Amino acid sequence: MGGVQPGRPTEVGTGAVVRTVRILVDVLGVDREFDYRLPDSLGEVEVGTIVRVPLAGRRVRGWVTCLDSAPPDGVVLKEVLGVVGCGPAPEVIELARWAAWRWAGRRPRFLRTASPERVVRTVPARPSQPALAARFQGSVLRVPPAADGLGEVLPWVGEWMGHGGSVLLLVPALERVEPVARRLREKGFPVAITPRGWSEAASGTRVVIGSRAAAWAPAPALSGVVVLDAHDEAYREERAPCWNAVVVAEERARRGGVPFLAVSPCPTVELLEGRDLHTVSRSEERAGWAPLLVVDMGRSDPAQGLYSEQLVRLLSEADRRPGAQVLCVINRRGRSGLIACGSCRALMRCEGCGGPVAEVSEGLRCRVCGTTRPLICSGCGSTSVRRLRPGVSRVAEELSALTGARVEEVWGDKRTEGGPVAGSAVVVGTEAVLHRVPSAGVVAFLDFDRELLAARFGAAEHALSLLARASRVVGGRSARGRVLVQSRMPDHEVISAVLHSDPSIVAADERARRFELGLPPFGALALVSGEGAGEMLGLKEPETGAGEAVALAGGLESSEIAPGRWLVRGANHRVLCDVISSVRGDGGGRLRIEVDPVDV
DNA sequence: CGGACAAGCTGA
DNA sequence: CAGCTTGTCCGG
Repeated sequence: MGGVQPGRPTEVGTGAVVRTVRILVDVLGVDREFDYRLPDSLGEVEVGTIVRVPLAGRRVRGWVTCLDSAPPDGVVLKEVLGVVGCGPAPEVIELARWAAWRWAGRRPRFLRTASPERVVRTVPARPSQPALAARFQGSVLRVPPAADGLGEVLPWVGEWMGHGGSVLLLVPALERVEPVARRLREKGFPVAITPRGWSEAASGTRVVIGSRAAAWAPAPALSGVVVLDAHDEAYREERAPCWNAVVVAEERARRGGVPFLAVSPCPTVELLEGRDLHTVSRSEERAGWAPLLVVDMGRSDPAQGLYSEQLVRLLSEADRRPGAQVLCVINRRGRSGLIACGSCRALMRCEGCGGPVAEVSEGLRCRVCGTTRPLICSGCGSTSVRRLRPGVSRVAEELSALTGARVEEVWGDKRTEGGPVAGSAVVVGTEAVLHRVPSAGVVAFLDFDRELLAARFGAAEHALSLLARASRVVGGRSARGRVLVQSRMPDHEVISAVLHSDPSIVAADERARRFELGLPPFGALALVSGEGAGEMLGLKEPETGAGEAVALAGGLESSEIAPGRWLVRGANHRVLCDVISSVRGDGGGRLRIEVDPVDV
């Protein structure tokens, strides 16, 4: 029929106004908007309101992105079926559009994160725009590692809250939301905790606290953004699209024209570049770093393996002195994920070829020939399993034998509710142990070279962050805590940075290295893989030698780092993401794009 | 994403 | 050519 004029509501014969709204449907992998008629009976909607609409015979949710939209001619509009509830504010809808460009993702993924978990019917009166004289300014505050820096940012938060708007405050882990909220309440700040307190956050004039997803939380009349421990990798979403909450939070501040503050004891080059650096006094900073005991493993008896004299002495002391718990950090090494029978302890193997098996949803899958079988021990018929962690388990056994101490194991997915870990003199685990155990007398890194030499982007910065974390766990110099590091590289910049309580040593080296190679923040990277990746990038197989950089359109260059895996580099995200978003459409389906990849 | 439909493969 | 799999397109 096409009776609707572009751009504004249209009078129909009876004089009734036909309202047309544009809806971004909540179907992952679609990222398309459709126009619908909005029946008068449904009342008012806003940009961001969550509605239910028919789409291809289904009833799906969607977000209103445009009021009084102009549908193309010749399409018969369906009606919005109902209003579900409140959704993200218009500026967050726009932010999702930007994020979809920035990380080559789709808007529904981001808008789900930005929407309330449970239906929110109404939100108490939103405040008007605060009278503020703020403007965007990206800053970094380097704090001593022994505390989380909240104390240092309170003056900032206090000033911003004085403008009467909202302040966004991000912490890296969900467990830290409550304690931070409590401390802010004690200081008299009104707070809202996300994701639970979505509607409180939406009602404004609060400090809105949350972890990664809170970068998308409602914050009406935003007047400032803070990210605590901004170096923490937990801010990066691991599943595609791999967005980063620090980057989203800053973009939000930029769009809102308000200040952004990243707080960290060990700011990364990417945080530091182009931002003001604020520091505390040298003596305060020094007090926060734990004294480092460096054991040069290159000069110790090779027969001792991972266990130096100094370490064994520390552990034996700990076992005799209650309260001086030692955390031993060892990264998982060797092949991970071997499975043994929980009853007879025999290694579970493939019945066909005898190869090791991995646990999958259907049971056990052979790592060699790929055949799958039910999860039953072929020796004793038991269905219980024991997952072997070669690193942690063996080290725990050996340490226990060496020192006679009771040794507890901790790893990422093992639940440790207070009890056993708190009671053990020695706890062994992967780096997750540093997040599980709130405080200890000593932290020992058994094989720190594994961190220093890790084949990953920013290995040195990550290694430094582990020492910062360890310093916090032992309470820094002032709490007489100690951190022991076993390494064959005792002169490494990361170790000297901690010995001098000066994290800028690592940042300066890292910055020079990145600058030299044109790596972020002096360039932007994306990893493109999957079928048709080379095709998408306009690369013909013969002309590209493996590992050789090839010039692409838009000033990009790419190299095939593995069969079917292309690393694409651009001068900055603007050029990189522009090219990616323009070629993505015609490149066909099955390809994976990871902007800002961590593993080379 | 998930349904509709079209284009290919197989078997009798 | 039915019956099935695989691929491509499209939704208001």
